[in-house]
Amino acid sequence: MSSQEEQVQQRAANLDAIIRHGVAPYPSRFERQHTVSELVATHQEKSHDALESEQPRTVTGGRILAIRSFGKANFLVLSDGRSKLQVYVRQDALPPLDFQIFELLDFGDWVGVEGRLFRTRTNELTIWAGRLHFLAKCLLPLPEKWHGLTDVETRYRQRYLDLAVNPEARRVFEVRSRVVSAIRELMTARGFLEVETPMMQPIAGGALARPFRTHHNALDMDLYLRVAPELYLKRLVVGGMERVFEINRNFRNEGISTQHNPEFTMMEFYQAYADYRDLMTMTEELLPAVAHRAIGTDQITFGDHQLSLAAPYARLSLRQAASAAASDRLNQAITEADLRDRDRAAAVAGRLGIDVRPGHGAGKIATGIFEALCEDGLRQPTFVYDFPTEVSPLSKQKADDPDTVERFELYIGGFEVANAFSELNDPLEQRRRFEAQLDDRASGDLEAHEMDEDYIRALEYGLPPTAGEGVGIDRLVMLLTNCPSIRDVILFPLLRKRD
RNA sequence: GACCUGGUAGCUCAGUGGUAGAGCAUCUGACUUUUAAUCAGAGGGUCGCGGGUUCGAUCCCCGCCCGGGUCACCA
Repeated sequence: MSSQEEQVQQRAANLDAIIRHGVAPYPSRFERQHTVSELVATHQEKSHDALESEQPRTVTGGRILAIRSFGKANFLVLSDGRSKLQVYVRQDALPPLDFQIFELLDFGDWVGVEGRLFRTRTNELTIWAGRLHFLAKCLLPLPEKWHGLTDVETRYRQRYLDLAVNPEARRVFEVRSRVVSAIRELMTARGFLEVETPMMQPIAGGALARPFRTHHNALDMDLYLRVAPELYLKRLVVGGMERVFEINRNFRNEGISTQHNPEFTMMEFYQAYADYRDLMTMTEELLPAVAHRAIGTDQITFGDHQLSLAAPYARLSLRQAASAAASDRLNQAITEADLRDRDRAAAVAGRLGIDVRPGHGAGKIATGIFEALCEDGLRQPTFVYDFPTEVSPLSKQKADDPDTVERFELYIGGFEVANAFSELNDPLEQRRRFEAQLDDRASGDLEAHEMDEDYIRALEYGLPPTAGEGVGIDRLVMLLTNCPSIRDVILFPLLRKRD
């Protein structure tokens, strides 16, 4: 018999013995007076003498994370998932049945405890147990108490084990929860209405990305999982909802990396009467406020870098940044004008070893140069603005420069955290942009945007001047929790099926 | 998709072309304020899967499966 089988059998035998004592193996409910975390918070600062005079009593419960046995005196470590508290179990303080049940407990079991709080000789806050209540069995051996669970594959596949034994895992997801609620509160306070738009869409629009496909049987209709909520949210602005936001999942059928999970969470919002400059200001206000609420500061450590999320953020024009970086790299003056000329831009890219495809215009090439040369270096928050029109089919052109749109992306820690622009609201121009995308699609670009006639019709009814932005929640949480991989901030990241 | 790297006991990890190791966990015994409790003893392995080389493979070679990283693509 393997060690695993032996331990499972032993635990099952203990459960049988508990049942033979007439104790319900899986009771329905247990009423706690306090959680372990509440007890720790309330009594952590109290001295031995203070506890002795106060004699605080409690009923609490949790999972047993350690058992230290001395025969007739024993210590349990009880966890409610956030905090740990020691329980002192001595034979002469418990009813005989409770002590018999205690002797059948295993590391990982769930128990309820009644007793009074005191401090041991080693000054540890402890519950002196007067009653023990069996709540649920742990039939499988848990990972070790000292090293915890470090195998990343097991941590992702069996997140419950990670959460049960690694306090740091719990902390990450608490920060994540606070980030989402902070954004809800801050957006709502600014007059934004939270809405939900379709995640199953007949046309996967709003971003340049490859979608997942699915099928509705009763309607016999092919559908896509959305790559972005953008086009639906702007339809709402057409309908007069001047400030809307949505926090939800997007799905993109593309590669997986430390910064990409096939499903990821975006907060996307639209504000009528605003342009992209207004959104830079708003972003500079929003992110530090979220950081303060989630982790108590806007100064963060990310890998080897100390980053400040406090305003103001650096601002960098995309073509200026790309031409400056190319000049540096090639040791020759490359101008912004060079990057606006298709042939000259292609020559520069070629010398930099950057892939240029036949369908790529000057705008795509300039963006490619920027991404290859500049992105990684943008550690402190930086707005990269004025994107080529060619790569921005839903953004409004600058009044004096039709090759450039009013758009920015916010980079922090070397990756993109937000993307925003003044929305293109001219239906004729939007139709031309879609048609250009169709040309790209015809020449093999699977990420090019499809024509969306209903969206154009909505614009024909009139979209007021509007700016919109998407903020990557997973990436923001990575920054705030110093996690190098997006999988560390997603409870159940997508992994291959395991036989 | 390409390249690099890993998979050994429930967990964390050593290790070797010749019967597979440690700590924790488990089991037995001692112990009524310990805390990685301690002490004495015991059990526990298809060394990811499948081929090949070899007298003999966990180790060398090939293929596959599942992770991690870098790149490509993207947010």
